[in-house]
Amino acid sequence: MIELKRRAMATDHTRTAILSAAERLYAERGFSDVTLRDIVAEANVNLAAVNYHFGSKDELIAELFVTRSIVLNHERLAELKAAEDAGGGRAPIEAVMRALVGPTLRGCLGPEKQRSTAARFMIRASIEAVPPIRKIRNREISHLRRFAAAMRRALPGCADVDIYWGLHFALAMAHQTIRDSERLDKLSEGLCDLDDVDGVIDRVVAVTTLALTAGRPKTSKAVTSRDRTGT
Amino acid sequence: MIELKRRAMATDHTRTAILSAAERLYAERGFSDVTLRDIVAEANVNLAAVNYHFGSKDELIAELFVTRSIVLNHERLAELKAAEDAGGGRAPIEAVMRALVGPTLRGCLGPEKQRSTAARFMIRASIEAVPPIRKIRNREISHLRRFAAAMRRALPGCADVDIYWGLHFALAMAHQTIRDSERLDKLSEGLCDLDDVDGVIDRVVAVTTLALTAGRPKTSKAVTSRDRTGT
DNA sequence: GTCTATAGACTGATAGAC
DNA sequence: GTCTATCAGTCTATAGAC
Repeated sequence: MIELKRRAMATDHTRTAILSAAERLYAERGFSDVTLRDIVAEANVNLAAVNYHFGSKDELIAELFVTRSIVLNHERLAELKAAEDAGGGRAPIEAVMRALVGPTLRGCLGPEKQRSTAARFMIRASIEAVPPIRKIRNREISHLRRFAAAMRRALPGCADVDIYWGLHFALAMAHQTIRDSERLDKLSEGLCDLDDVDGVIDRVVAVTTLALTAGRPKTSKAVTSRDRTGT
Repeated sequence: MIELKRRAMATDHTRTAILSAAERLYAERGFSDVTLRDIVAEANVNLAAVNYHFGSKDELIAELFVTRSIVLNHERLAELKAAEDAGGGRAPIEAVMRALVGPTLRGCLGPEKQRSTAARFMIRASIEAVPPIRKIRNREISHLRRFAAAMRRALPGCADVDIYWGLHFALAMAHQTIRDSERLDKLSEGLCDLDDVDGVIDRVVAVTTLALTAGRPKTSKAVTSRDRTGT
């Protein structure tokens, strides 16, 4: 299979043409609005070529998403490693969270005109959450565990359950900001500046850090502010 | 149109049969896996009846979603009003946020077997985010403004921009918890108890409140902890 | 008004010639 | 590896029965 792939790489215009045409169209118009016929027209290849090279429409989408996810995960881990190396194996919690949400937000926020096709595609993937993409997302647990471990190193006294909730909430804020940036912009009438990417990252990092460290000196117990006042 | 609807209500088995069959199937198997033919088979009606009563598949989905959204919004506002009445027109910020995220989380979390069809449908709507549903979501701005106003009353000194970000983040945490409950469960190996609905609500409310009130007495300036340390 | 039967245009997938 | 032709399945639209 490998030698087959290597041989194909040199001459296989078709495969790459399909990939780039598909990513461009999906990024622009979404998964549900783009048919295989649209893609092959854009790529100037035959309809049957898609099924020959990828097996199905879903597998084409999956390949696109996997490729972009790998790049994203590498960026995250590189930023995490840099932060931990700078701190002698332990990074401050702010830096860990920044490595988690920074690459995603930097890629997908900011002035619309400046966004790459890849970024637009990932935004679509986040919004539409088509079945093949959901399946892949569910396999990223091991990647997230690396961040949970780094968070544990940054906050030695923090209970595991709070680590996981913090990680979950950080991703929630980052993703929802990408997904619903338009709504937030309308709701706040432009007051929330979504083009100020660093500002947004700072906010997400600040809220998460606050939630993880509130009410304790620096390495005490976990957040226990679940006073359960209401119903 | 109203009198038309009233007269139809008495005898219109078909319409309601379609609605309930559609909601059940969508809740179980998702939007992309359920065809109109599946729905009319389940409802024991003719295929064309869907187009007669709803115009299109998208409008059927829209009607289902609008109906459930109205119920949800009523619950939220009722809870908000109760809290503000109890406090003489101003509710504490915790109660406001609880009214915002509580109804959604109570409906969509908890032991799987106990979830209503309506709740499962709303979870699907949150996960798949099909076009007709996205359109409706974008129209809920005015509803959210009521909560922004209540938050402003609860935190008179808080800057508007922080109010909006807090509202946005609260919804982000609530929705992502519903959407990705499975992943969080796997990641934490069951440590994060997603069946403890009140516990989850408390967490979301606590984090949001913390973010909105951190580092100031009670009615001082806004959160200004955007120190922007990193890149 | 309500519903049925039917036809149309479109989709993703595939067999088989080249 | 590529292409044509065709498949079964989808949503939509409409003529006409009740």
